[in-house]
Amino acid sequence: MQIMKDKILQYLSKYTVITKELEKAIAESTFIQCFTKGDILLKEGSTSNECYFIIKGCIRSYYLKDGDEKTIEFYTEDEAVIPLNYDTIIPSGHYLECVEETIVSVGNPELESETFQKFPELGMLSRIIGQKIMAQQQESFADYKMSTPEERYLNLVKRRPDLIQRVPQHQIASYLSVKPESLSRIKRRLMNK
Amino acid sequence: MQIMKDKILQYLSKYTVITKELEKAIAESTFIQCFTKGDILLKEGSTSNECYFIIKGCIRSYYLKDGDEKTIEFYTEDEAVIPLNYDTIIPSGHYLECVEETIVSVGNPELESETFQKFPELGMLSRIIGQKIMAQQQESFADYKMSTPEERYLNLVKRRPDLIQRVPQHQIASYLSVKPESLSRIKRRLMNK
DNA sequence: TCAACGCATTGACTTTAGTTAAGAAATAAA
DNA sequence: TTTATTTCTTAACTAAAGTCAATGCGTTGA
Repeated sequence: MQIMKDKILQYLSKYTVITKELEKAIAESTFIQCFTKGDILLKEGSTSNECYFIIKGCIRSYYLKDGDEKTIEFYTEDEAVIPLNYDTIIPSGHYLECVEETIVSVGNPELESETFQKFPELGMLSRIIGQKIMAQQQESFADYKMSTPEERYLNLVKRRPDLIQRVPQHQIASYLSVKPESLSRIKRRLMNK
Repeated sequence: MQIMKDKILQYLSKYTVITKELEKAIAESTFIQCFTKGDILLKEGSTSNECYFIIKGCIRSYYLKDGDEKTIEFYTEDEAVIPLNYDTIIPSGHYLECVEETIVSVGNPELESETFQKFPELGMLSRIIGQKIMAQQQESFADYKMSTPEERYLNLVKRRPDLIQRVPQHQIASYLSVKPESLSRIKRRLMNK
């Protein structure tokens, strides 16, 4: 179990120096939880008071529109999943679902705010990480807008080849905003080249 | 000129209580600047050390791809424009251009950091505003992914009718990620309904 | 073992956006 | 005002995604 905590510390150490006290505080303000394939971590319409750091596995966020699922993002190992409405009273617009067996470290605002009180440097840290996530998001939005479905697929294969293996095709399709039939055709088209 | 500063304070007062001292500090750490239509505030490849609050006018951010412009966002009155690479040494990936005559309040990190020193509550404030911007961004991404170009156009007409009036059609088209010809057809299609 | 279900693929057809080119309308410049 | 230039619209054609329907292929479960 200690290995799991280490991954979080490793993640944070990319941004700041982790003291022994801070390490202890983080260990105390999070806990490990396991989910199985298909488990829903967050429902549309409900509030969320948890955020997750993925130790192992894959989490998918999606909306429902006209009865079918529109995948927003896939999160995998060593990524933080922070619901948009985290630490607010706003009901969630999206779902969080485990694509496979998933082990996460769970954080919540009550425990966090204590830690934040004791370690003001974490405030700066969360701002920096937030900025970085925001920049990545904006970039991937720009990438998305500038690409055709075919280019988006090629891009995904290149940047996250693991997803192609571990995620059902129709979820990949909804992530690329095409119908499963179209994704099949895109793949066939690329084979004949 | 005092009226302009007031708009910033009004914006900030949505998030925190503005004391007299804070008001004074903000007034001292920003200045007003005017631009005319077509002026470039930030070039691709250059670093940015300014952020803007729009008093009046409209600013467009865009990338260049294959020679033509891809509009990322339009910013108008009472909105903050914070370049992605603000306060970093990272060269900008996008341009900022004035769509029309625009009056902004300019902030920069040197002046700001002094203010931040004196008023630690501004740190929290910037985190909250950052989170809000992030949430909006993620939501508009989701909206975008879930919609057809036609739906995106209708959505824009509904949510930001002013843009349709003040921004050239081909820039609107690039914002919706369609060619100008397609936007023309979409409009015609909608007329005949 | 075999039936049922979900998932991926394929085909025929429809719809819509991209492309190219031409012309109309609006704006800016001489 | 008149000329240029940019912007918008229209048309004909091509390419690609959506839709509907059928088939095949694994996995699950009775």
